[in-house]
Amino acid sequence: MPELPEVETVRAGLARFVSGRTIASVEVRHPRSVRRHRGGAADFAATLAGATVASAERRGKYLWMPFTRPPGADVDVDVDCMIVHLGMSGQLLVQQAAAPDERHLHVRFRFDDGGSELRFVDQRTFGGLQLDRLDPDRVPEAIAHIARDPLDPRFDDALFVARLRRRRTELKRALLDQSLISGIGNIYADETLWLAKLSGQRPADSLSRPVATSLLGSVRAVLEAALAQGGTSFDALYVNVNGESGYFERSLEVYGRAGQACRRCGSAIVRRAFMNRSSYYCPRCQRPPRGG
DNA sequence: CTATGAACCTGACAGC
DNA sequence: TGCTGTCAGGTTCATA
Repeated sequence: MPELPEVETVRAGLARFVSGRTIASVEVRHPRSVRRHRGGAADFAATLAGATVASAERRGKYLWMPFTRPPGADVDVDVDCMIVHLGMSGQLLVQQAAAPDERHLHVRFRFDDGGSELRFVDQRTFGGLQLDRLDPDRVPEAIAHIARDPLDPRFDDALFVARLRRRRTELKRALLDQSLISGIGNIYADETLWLAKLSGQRPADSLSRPVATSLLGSVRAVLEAALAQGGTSFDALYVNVNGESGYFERSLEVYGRAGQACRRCGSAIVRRAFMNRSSYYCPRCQRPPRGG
C-alpha cells in the first residue's frame, strides 16, 4: 500500500516528532508486529527502553530510526536502529497519551518527556518492526539488498538503465522489483507506465536505451508529484504520522479508473489481472506488444 | 542465476 | 440478516 511518497511523508513526520526524544518504555501488544526481530518481543522492548532516537531515514518503502543508548547500559546491545515496514496497512501515529487505543494498535512507544506517544497500528499485520545494525553506509544490514530509490541522490541512472535492459521479464514486473529500483508499488507502476506511454507487458529487454532513460524520468515525475501532495490514500487506512490522509488519488490517471476515459486520448481504461492483483492501462496510449 | 505463485492477515463490499 | 466470494497499495519463501 504505502509506496515511496507515502513512506517519505511518514518519515518526515517522524523526523519532526521523535528525533532527539528518549524512549521510556515500549509495549508490544501483538507479537506478530515484531516477528522479524530475532530476540522476540521482550528483547525488542527492553533494548529500546532508554534509547534516544537520532533521526528517521528511508530507502524505498523501508523506514528506519537510528538510535543511541547511554554508555554503560546493562542491556547487551549490538543493534543501533529500528526498521519499520508498513506493509499493506501499517500506520505510525503520533498521539496524545489520552487518545483511545486504535482497534489495531500493536506497538506503543512512550517517551521520557511525558509528551505524545508513537503508535504502530496495522490492520493486516503485513507490516512490522525490528532492531538491526547499521552497516558502514549507515543502512540497516537487513535491507542492504534493497536497491536505492530514484529520489536518492546517489541513485545510479546508467546502472539502472543497463540492468533494466538486461531483465528477461515484463516491464511492470521489473518496476516492482525492489532489488532493481525501490519505492515503486502497484499504483505508481501503473501511473508511470501511462505517463511513459509504455505497456507493462512489454519485455524489459526490448527497450532502447533512450526509452529506458525516459521511463526513469517518468518514474521520478510520478513519485515527485505524489510526494508534493503528501502521498496517495484511498481511505482512512493510510494516514501520515500526523494523522492526516494524503489525497493524491484525485490525480491518478489510470489506477482504479477501469471503464473511465483516458485523459489523454479518451479511450476506456482497461483493468487486467496481474500477479493476483490488477493492472490498469490505456489500451490505445499503451499498446501491448503483439502476441502478448 | 531468473521467474513464478502461494502464503501471510483483516476487513470492506457485492451478490445471492 | 448472513453467507460466500472477491478484492485491497507488499514482501518473502518455496518451487520450477
